[in-house]
Amino acid sequence: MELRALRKKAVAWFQGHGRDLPWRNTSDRYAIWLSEVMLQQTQVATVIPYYHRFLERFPTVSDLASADLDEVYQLWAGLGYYRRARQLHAAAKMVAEQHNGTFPSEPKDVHELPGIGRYTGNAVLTFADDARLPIVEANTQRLYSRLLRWKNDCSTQESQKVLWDFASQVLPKGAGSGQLNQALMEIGSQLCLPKNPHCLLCPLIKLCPTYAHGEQSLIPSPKKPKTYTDLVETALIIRDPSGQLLVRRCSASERWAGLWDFPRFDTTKCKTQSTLQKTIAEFVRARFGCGIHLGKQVHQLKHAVTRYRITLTCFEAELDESQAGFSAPEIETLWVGPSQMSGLALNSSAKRLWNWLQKQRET
DNA sequence: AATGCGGGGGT
DNA sequence: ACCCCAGCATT
Repeated sequence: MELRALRKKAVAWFQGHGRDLPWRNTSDRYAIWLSEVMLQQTQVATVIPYYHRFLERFPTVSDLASADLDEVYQLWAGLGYYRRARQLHAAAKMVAEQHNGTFPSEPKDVHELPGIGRYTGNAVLTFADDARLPIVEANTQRLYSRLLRWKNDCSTQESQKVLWDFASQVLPKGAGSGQLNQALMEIGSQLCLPKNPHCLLCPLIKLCPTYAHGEQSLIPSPKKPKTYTDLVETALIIRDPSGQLLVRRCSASERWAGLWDFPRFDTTKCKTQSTLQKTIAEFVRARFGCGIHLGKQVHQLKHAVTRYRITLTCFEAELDESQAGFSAPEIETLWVGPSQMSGLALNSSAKRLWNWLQKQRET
């Protein structure tokens, strides 16, 4: 492979066609770190507004380190993979304590921070400091596998070694690794698409054996299709006499750890209406230590969480104060009025449900 | 090597 | 109704 030509063509194309993204206008390692974490498994268009809001509230690592995790969650709510927010916050505290509030510049130090793996750590340092470090993520993995005409499953150890080795070899000896890495990612994301790649626009077309053999649909090798599980879940809008709603914080061992949700549980196995009602009553008693009068179903929405497709059925209910005296809830709960709800970090489906309720209230 | 972890954009 | 995405940590 003619790496010198590859570098030159990639960078020339990038200078003419690269997108102007917010995190490309800074060399602040903290800002770039934030963008990289937000961009993990999340598309650029989704990230941009979150990135601006977050940096406005927490302009420096120290601002983030001294914040409450709840506020970090609030700014993250809707982005998904909330572990990222937790680890970002924990890492910011480490940076504040161990590195004097400056995001480290040594790869060894960077990779000790939680939530920072091989890609993210190298990306921050190569983009911010032009460090001569390789990167492989979704876009470059696709591009490199095609440039190498690598037909095996990219997830195996052998494949990963091949791809990371290429990512190292492609770097220039002198300066310019950061820009080259950006350029190759951009080509991967804008031209070297999974399906119907824009080969005729690609500056690397003459270097690409996959194009020469017409094997774009074979490389990278298709991943095995995911299997989804359908679930039916029930959410409860429980009101007390003053009109406040019951919400609960998701525990560390479940989805949306640390975020708030309406009382919710799996009712996939409830085949009849009476089974459902009994299950709901038992659930509320066991988990929230109170009794309710179950009202009618008011809404239903569908959403997806990792490998689950969820139909969420929502019932209204009133707190039954005559059924007092049950044991205290085992999880953190809160009765909140409508004005307080916006200050809670709700997961996306809970937020959708709450928005729907608000809209109903208006009309 | 496989799995859990969210949510939304694009087609 | 799919497929995919600037991954990481755990098992």
